[in-house]
Amino acid sequence: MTIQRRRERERAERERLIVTAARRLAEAEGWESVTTRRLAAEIEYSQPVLYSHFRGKRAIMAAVAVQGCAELAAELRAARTAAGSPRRALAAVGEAYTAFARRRPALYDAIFTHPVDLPFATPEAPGALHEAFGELVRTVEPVADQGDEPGLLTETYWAGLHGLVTLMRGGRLPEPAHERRLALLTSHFAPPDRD
Amino acid sequence: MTIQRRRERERAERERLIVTAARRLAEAEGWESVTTRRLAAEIEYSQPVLYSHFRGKRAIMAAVAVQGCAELAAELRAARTAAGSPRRALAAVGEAYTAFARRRPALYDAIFTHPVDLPFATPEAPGALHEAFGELVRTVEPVADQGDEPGLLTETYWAGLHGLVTLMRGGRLPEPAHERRLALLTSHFAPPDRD
DNA sequence: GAACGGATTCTATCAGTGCTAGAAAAGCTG
DNA sequence: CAGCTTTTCTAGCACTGATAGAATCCGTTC
Repeated sequence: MTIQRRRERERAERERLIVTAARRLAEAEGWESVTTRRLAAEIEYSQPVLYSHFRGKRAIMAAVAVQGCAELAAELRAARTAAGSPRRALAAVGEAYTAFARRRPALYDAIFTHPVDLPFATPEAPGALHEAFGELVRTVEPVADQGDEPGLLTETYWAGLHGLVTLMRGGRLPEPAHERRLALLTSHFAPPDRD
Repeated sequence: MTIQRRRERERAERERLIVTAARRLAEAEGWESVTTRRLAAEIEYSQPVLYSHFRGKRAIMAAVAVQGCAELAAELRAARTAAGSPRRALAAVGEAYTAFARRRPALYDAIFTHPVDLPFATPEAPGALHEAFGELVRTVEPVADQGDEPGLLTETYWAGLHGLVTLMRGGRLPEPAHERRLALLTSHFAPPDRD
């Protein structure tokens, strides 16, 4: 029995190793450099070992995505709770969101752009996803107009953030004006405080 | 001399053939099915011929993107000019944009999401790109507040549309509520007409 | 009409990808 | 120590984008 336990522990340990290595490689050189061979070399096992842990490369990316999403949620929460007013919270969360995307592009892509087999807008979605979206909802809800559904409004604001980030990263929007575009987006979802 | 001409004409003809085939294949089966071999078979030439026309696969995608962008521009223009008021024009263009993205996902991806070597926010960008963005500017400008820079505001609204479309296509947003999210986005950039 | 020469297009191949079958090794049990 | 199960590895598949060098075509000249 205790031997079984040890093996399970070692397996779990190695699985974490895989996810960590994948993430590090992706953040350092981009997902196109995360090949199964590279990854196997990195963890000092042979290639097929990966497939005894994950169904395929996408599943590994999904695991990294969930990990990253938890961090994103934490950063959003920190930004939201530190802000002094609903309107400022919206601005702060927008900043935090886009800053995360720019600081950790590979992580962001795994979560939000790469085709990855994760359930999203369903109850079966991983907790980290619910948490991150929940943070957005808690931020948007206070600035919602009467009659607006908070969930839908959140999705719409989120889409704005996501669009800004991805268009910028794809070279479709120039980086320098990012802050001003973000401010425009925020001010159209919550008029500025007057003080 | 006239022989030279004919050969150039044939070359140009074949280049169009390549772009057309790439586009058809992408629209029918997605870009992951557009391999150089498939494409070569489709045009009934050998693989290396592609490289005598384009530097690589990305360049082919870029050519398709430019073609698609011209169509998008035309559809946006039609939507804008048919609308009765600035506010309605914004809604109509938003509809047209997202409808295009959903109807021609492969085309949309080539233009706006795939990493493709096209200059974007610079004067050297292809005319079709300027045209499409120009349509957006002409739509957003009339609903801009005093003091807002139309270009930046357009980019921000555009980001909203792009975010809605890409999150939906990636399975991150449920499709059914699309119209309502789009309406929310539009109404936050231009308050509804009262009539 | 036939041989030449230059451009064009092909075959064959490279290095790399995700993934897997079956051989080899390792480790627990009697 | 022998036998068996589980784990891990080697080797390979079918594919990718891209390219070098041989073969072919085609207009020109003798």
